[in-house]
Amino acid sequence: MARKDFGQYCGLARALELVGERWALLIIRELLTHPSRYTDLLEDLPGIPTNVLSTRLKELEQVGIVERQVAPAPQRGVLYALTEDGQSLQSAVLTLALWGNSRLGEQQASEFVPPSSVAMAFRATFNAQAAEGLSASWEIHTAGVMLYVVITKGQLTTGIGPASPDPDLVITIRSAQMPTFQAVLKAIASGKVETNGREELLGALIEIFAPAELLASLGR
Amino acid sequence: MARKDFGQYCGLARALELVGERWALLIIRELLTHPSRYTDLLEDLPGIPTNVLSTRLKELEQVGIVERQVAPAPQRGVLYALTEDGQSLQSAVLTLALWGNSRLGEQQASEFVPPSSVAMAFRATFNAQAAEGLSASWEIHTAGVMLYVVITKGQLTTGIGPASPDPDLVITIRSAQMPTFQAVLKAIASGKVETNGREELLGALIEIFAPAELLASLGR
DNA sequence: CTGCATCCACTTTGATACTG
DNA sequence: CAGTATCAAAGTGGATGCAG
Repeated sequence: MARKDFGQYCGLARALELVGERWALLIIRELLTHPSRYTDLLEDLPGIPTNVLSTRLKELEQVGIVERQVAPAPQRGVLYALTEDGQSLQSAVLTLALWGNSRLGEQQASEFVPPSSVAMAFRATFNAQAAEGLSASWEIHTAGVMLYVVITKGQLTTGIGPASPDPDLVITIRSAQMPTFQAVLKAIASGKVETNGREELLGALIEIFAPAELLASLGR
Repeated sequence: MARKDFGQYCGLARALELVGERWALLIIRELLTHPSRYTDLLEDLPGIPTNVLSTRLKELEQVGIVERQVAPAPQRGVLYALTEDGQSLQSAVLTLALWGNSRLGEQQASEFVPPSSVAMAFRATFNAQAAEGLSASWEIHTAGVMLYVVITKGQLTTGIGPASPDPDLVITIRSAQMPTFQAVLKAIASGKVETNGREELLGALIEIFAPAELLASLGR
């Protein structure tokens, strides 16, 4: 373990010692959007070796970032989730992702869009002012995954999975591949979606989440 | 290089591919506070192997984060500096450092405080409101290093090195080891410093940079 | 002196196979 | 489902050498 240490009394160095290893922050991104079991993480992070996942989870658990939970009745098995300390990494993850977004370039054929990155984008672009006082919930179905966006009195929660309780509006986007966040908003803005529920809530998503550039590119 | 790729079209993954390798963000932290030559970096990042530094600098240069410059007349040699893209990593570095600060714990005897982390702390805690319209400059001398803090019409620039032009106030803190940012502010607040210049600017530093908790711990 | 390149021991990672 | 075991390949750390 001494090899990992930088020997610096510095927040950045300490952060890198704790979550700077390969795959660590991607695991944390997954857990920020949904508690996962071991095999979920293997699926969501294709390419991660099983032993590395196993090692990272142990390390992250040891330093109090990740928690093992025994899953409740219906599922059973082990669930990994973030502790409060782990959750507090969210702003750092969002800031790094924001920088990385500007250097994404064109999507390669070999690259897939992680659903959790779309959920994170909802958090990053949330316009709290536009949502002030609002309570509403959406469920977005696309490429075989489900994403929930719930706003309760202006507070956002979003992640992978079904909305609970029942969402006010279900939005279905037909797509074989997972679309990017931008593509999702574009589909919504251009009406290329199927809806089920309170359709008047469709436009609200755009108002609340579309960044200025995107609005411009949509001609609004 | 294919090994480094995560195969994800995601800002976080891309960021980690570009600056996620060992030592990379620490190099960037150094360059955020002062352009450096190769040997400066070796000194400022004790423990980094020469070949790793060399490799990182090449990689970071190749992806447009770092620039090689031929140093001007007096010094000669090669200077490494951040490009604009590199500078834009600052918010990510600050956010990560902020999280890491909360997990620093007690300083170990084997740990040193990197001067650049103190400069970064000045940026992180800068209270723009308190500095609105102000123009003033400080130079802090301690443990053999010099730190400048310059505010021009409310805009902060800070880093390692002398202030130019001449600072309004020079503050000397006697200390063998580099003190932490908190220790610097504490020394200033408690008057355990020597000054040279416009002494009335001493208190302003506290008003502008002390975070609320620190003010509380100082009994203000 | 600066700015690396080279060499070697060691560690981490990736890929695959296998087990309770 | 939730990991271990194994092994090759790549990366890292430490020391040294060397040209400009």
